[in-house]
Amino acid sequence: MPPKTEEQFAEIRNEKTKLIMETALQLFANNGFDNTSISAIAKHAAISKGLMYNYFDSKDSLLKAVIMSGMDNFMHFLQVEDENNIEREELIRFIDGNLESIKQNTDYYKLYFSLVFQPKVFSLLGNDFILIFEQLINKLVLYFSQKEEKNPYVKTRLLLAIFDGVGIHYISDPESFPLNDIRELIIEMI
Amino acid sequence: MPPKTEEQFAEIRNEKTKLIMETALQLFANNGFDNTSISAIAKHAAISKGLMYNYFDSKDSLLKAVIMSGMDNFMHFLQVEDENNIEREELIRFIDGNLESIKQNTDYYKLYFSLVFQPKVFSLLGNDFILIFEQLINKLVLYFSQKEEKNPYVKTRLLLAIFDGVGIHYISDPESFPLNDIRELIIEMI
Amino acid sequence: MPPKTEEQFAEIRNEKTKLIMETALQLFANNGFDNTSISAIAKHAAISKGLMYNYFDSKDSLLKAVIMSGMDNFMHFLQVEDENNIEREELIRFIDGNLESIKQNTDYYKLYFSLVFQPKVFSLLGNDFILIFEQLINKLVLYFSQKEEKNPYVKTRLLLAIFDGVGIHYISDPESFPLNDIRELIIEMI
Amino acid sequence: MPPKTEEQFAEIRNEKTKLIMETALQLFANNGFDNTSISAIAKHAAISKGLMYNYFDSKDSLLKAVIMSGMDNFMHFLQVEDENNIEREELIRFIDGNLESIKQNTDYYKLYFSLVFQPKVFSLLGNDFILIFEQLINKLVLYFSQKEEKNPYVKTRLLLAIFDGVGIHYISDPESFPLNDIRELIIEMI
DNA sequence: AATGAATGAGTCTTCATTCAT
DNA sequence: AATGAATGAAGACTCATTCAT
Repeated sequence: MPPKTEEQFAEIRNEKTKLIMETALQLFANNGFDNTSISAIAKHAAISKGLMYNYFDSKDSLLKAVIMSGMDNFMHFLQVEDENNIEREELIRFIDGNLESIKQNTDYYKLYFSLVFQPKVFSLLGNDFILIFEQLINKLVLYFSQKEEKNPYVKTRLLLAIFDGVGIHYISDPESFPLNDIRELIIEMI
Repeated sequence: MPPKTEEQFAEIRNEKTKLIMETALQLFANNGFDNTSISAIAKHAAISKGLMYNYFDSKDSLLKAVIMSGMDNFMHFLQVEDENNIEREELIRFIDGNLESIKQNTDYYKLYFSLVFQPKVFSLLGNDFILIFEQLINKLVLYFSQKEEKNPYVKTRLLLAIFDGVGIHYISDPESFPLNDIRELIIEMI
Repeated sequence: MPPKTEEQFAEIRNEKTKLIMETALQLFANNGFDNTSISAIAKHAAISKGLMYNYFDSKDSLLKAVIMSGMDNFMHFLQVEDENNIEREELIRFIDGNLESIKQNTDYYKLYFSLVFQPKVFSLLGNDFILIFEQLINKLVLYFSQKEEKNPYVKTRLLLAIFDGVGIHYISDPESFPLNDIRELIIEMI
Repeated sequence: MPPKTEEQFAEIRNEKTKLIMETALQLFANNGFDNTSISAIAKHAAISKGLMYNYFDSKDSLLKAVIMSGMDNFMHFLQVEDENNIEREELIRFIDGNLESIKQNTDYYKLYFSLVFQPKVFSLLGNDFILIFEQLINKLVLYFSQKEEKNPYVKTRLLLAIFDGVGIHYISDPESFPLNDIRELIIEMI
C-alpha cells in the first residue's frame, strides 16, 4: 500500500509540468531563450533548480516541450471540418482562428519568431514544422483553386506570410495595432 | 618599409571595422547572438580576440553597431523624393525597395527578427526604431489618404505587416518563396 | 491476509539488504563507485530510492558494507586449520582458495583495486585490511621458515604480490588468461 | 610585429601544460579521478579554473593526456635493442626497467590501477593499451621460447602479472616492501 | 595596431539525501 | 516497509573581458 496513490503522484506531476512550462514560456518569450537561466525559471516558479530536471531532461528538452505545446495549441484554432471542400465561411473561421490564436498566445509567438531562424532550434524540432506548414499550404491552395483564383499557390503563400506579419506587428504593439479592422481587409482580400 | 601615413592607418581601421561587423552579422544571424562568441568572430575574421576590443567596446556595442548599420542600409532602399505628394509609381518604388532590401540583407533580417522582442535589445536601440517606424506610417497614411482609401491607417498598418511577413517567409525559405509573384499581388492590392 | 510475523519481516529485510548489496557491487565494480548513483542502484534493484535509505545510512555506508562482505567472503577461502604447523598441502589449498576466490568474486576484486589507493576509502575501512594482511604474512613466513627457505619474508611478500597481480590480470581478461596453468607455475615456485 | 614572439607563447604553453598535467596526476592518483575537481587542480597549480580549458578540452581529455604521457614514460624503461634475439641480460634490463619505472612513477601506477577497470576509461584510450600489452607478450614469449622454457606463454603472462602485483604492493607500502630482494627472486625465476 | 594567456562570474546539470504520506 | 517529489550543494564548462608585451 503506497503512501501516496499513483493518481496523487500523477496529479502532482501534471501540475508541476504545467507550471514549469508556463513559467518557461513567459521568460523565454520576453527575455530570450539564452538569457533565461534555469535558476530564473525555478525562482519564478517557486521551485528548486534541481526539480526542473525531475520533469525535463535538459533546458533544450524544456524548450522543445514548450514549443510543441504551443504548436498543438495553435493547431486547435485551425481545425477544418471537411478537408476536401472548403467553403468561404470555413476560410473565414480559419482566419479568425489564426488571429484569435495570435491574441491569446502572444508569448508563444514571441518565442517562435525569436527562434525560428536558429539552426539549433530547427534540428530540435525536426520536421514537425515543415509538415504542418505544408498541410496548411495544401489546404489553402485547394480553397483558392475552387474559387478559381488566378494563382492559388502565390495567394496562399502571401496569406500565410500576412498571418505572420500581422502576428509580429500585433505582438510588438498590441495596444495600437488595429487587429479587427485588419481582419476585415484580409477577408476582403480573399 | 616606410612608416604608414595617417590615411593608411585610417583605412586599416575602416576595413577591419567593416570586416568585423560583417563577420559578426553573419554569425549572429545564423547562430544567434548568444550562441556566437567573440572568439568565434575573431577566428572567422582571422584576427585576435584582443583586437576586437580595439575596435568595439563590448559585444553589446558590436551588436548595436551591426544593427544600426543594417538599419541605415535599409533606409537607403526607401528614399522618397517628394515627401508631400507621393504618386503611385513612388509607392511601387517603395515596395520594390523593401523587397529588394529583404533579398539583399537576409542576414540582417534574421538578426532583426530574432532579437526584436527582447527588452534588452530594445533598450539598446533606444527610440530609433520607433521614430523610423512612425515616419513610414505617416508617409503611407498620406498616400492612401490622397487615393481616398476608406481607411488609410489600417491599410498602412497592414502593408507594413505584410512587408515583415513576406520578409520572414522569404528568409525562411528563399528557394521556393515566390517573391516576384507576390510583389504583383501586393501592387494589385494598393 | 494475515499480518506478517516478525520472522517474515526479518526475512524481507535480509533479502532486500542482500539484493541491494549485490546490485551495488555489480554497478560499483563495472562503472566505478562515483559513476554509480543511488538512483541507478535503486532502479536496477527495482526498489525506490527512499527505501535504500531504510537499509543503509548513506552511500558510503553501503560501500563499506559491500566491501566488508566481500572481505568476509574472501576470508572463507583462506581458512587454515592448524595455525602453527602448515604443511605443503595446506599451502596449496591456500593458493587454490585464493585463485578460486578471484574467479568467483570478480566484481569484488574490481571494486577493491579501483578504490584501494584512495585515502577516503582507506579511512572508511580502518585497520581491518592491515590486520588481515599481517596475519597472512605471518602465516606464510612461518611456512617458509619451516621449509628452510632462504628468505621467508621476501618470498612471502612476493607470493602475496603475485596473488594480486594474477587477480588483476585475470579480471582484465578472464577469457584468455591461463589461470590454471599459472597455478601450476606458482605451486612449482613454492 | 607581435608583442610576444611565437617562441615565448610556445614556451608559456609548454610550461603550463606540464604544470597542469603534473598537478592533475598527483591529485588523480591520490584522491581518485572523480574526487578531484577542476577547481582543486587549478588551486594546486595556482591558476584559474578557466585556464585549464585553455589547455585541455575537458577533464576527460586532461585525464587522457596524463595517462598517455605516463605510458610514454613507462615505455622508455622497456626499450629492447635487438627485437629478434633477446639475451638474458636484456631481459634483466627489462625487469629492472620495469621495477625502476614503478619506483619513479608511483602516482602514475596508482592512477592506472584505479582506472583500468572502468569501461569509460577503456573507451577513452582506445586500443593503445592492448597493442602495447600484446607487444610485451610477444617479446617475452620469444625470449622464453629461445630458452626452451616448457610453456613460454604461461610464463610470460605470469611474469607480467607479477610486475603489476609487485607494483601494487610497492605502491601501497613503499617503506617496508623489499623491492630489491624481490628483484633477485624474480631474476632467479627466469 | 596586435596577440593570446589569464581571469572569474555565471550557466547547466547531477546527485546524495530528506520528507510527507 | 515503501514511494518518489523536492532540495541544494557541488562540479564541469563557457565566455566576455583584461592585460602584459
